Amino acid sequence: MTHPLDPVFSALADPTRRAILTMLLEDDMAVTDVAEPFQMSLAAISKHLGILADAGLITRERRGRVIWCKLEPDALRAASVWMQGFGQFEPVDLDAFERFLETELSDPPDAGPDRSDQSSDDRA
Amino acid sequence: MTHPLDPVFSALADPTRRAILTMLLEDDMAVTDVAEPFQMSLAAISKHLGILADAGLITRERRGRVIWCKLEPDALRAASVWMQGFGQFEPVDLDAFERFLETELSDPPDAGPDRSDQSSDDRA
DNA sequence: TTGATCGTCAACCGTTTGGTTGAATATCCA
DNA sequence: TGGATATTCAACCAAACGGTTGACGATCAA
Repeated sequence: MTHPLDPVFSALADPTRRAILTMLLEDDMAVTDVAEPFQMSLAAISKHLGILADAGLITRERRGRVIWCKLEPDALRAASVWMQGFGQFEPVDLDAFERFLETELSDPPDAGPDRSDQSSDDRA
Repeated sequence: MTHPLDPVFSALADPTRRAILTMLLEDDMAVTDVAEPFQMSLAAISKHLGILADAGLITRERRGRVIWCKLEPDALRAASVWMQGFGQFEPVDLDAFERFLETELSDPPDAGPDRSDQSSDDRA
């Protein structure tokens, strides 16, 4: 892992971690709340968050008992810039954008948050 | 590896593979020529090329004894667009984003990249 | 202080990854 | 035909990955 881009792409390669980033896009979240929609242990989510943090994609800040996770888009932008180097494609392409949405919804049953209803959830 | 973006980011996570993509950005290359600058076996490079091909990032075409590797930027674009979603922080409204998602899903999109314009070869 | 909650750590486990080597296949050339 | 070149295949290996469980340190609330 010599190149600084390695841990970023490596972190993005996991659908759980991408789902977490998507959730954090909406708002900062506590670790427990991040873990809630997933069918895996809190420890597993904690590891995923560690990987995301090591890649610089998120930061974590303790406030009392709770650790808040915050998206850090700068690392993402660095990777994005690398890919733009290959781009004969423009940054904001609506067609590609809808393809993105389409693929996001085709998430497998237990690999991502079920965004249809998230009751019993109160943050902040 | 259920999500179509998984193999793409996974392929990009390796510096050798990113280097190969960069080389192919310049021109199509034979497998042996791809392998030449690396300090690993030809078989290892062949595996890397297989991974890149499975991710849709390159295609390979046999011409005589030689297999030519060609960059396919469309898969890269899909990943790039996913990341662009995070770059758009300010103007992006998550609710509108999800509404957009719903409407786009009810409208079957024409199924993605199919650019098979193979010009006749020249180099031998 | 006691007890519940939040999150990580440590050890473990099966699978995947990234490399090796040697044999196999396919094609060109003489 | 036979030999050289181009590439993959198969078996193997150590290391990393993604998950589990149980114990642990912190913090809040009573």
